[in-house]
Amino acid sequence: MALGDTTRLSLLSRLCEGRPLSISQLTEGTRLTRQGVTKHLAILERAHIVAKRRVGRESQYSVRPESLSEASDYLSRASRQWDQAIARLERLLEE
Amino acid sequence: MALGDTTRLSLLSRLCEGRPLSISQLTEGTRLTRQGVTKHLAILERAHIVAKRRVGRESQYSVRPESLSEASDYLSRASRQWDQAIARLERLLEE
DNA sequence: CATTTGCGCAACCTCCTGGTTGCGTGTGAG
DNA sequence: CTCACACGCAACCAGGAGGTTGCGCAAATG
Repeated sequence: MALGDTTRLSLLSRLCEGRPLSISQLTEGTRLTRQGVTKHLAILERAHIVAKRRVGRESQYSVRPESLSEASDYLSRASRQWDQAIARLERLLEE
Repeated sequence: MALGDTTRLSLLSRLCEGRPLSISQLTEGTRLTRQGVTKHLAILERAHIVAKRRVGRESQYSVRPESLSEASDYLSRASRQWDQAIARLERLLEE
């Protein structure tokens, strides 16, 4: 679950401000290493939540707005799984 | 999260049939070792979802009905966390 | 040109979860 | 008494997540 991590959610929120940011820029403001941030960005990219674009020597990341609805779907599916666990439990309770 | 595991939920459902079951009885029907089941039961016991009672050479486990509502609360809190993640995401979408 | 900056890659580390194996002990059955 | 069964304890293992370190390379800077 790419969005189950608060670090990634906060990186995503930085990107949601609009302008693309490089890895180093995204690293500022976190207590992580550049490599740590890189890994999280790779995960977000694999999930098609974020896009990478090489500009000169920088890797600029930007959010893919069209993907946010998918992300939202993903999260609500996750939420629904818990709802189902509750439902199962409540069925058990009735028996 | 004691109930976030499908193995534990299925053990719990076995116990919800009513009669107390020993570890060996609970192990039948799973593809796990007795020790694996024992660990899961210990987790359920620590979470006060299940009660252990030594009867002769057996350890009989039974579900604590009064705890199931707490368990349900717990699960809905988990579900709510995902809902909050969705909400956060949707706020970001608006900005 | 030399130096700095921004990266990518790979190895490594720690912690947690789910799971197994080995062994010792108490209990019940014959 | 003897033996098999049910269990507890502890050590161990594999995999994945989150993170860091070390190194090398390409682009910008002066």
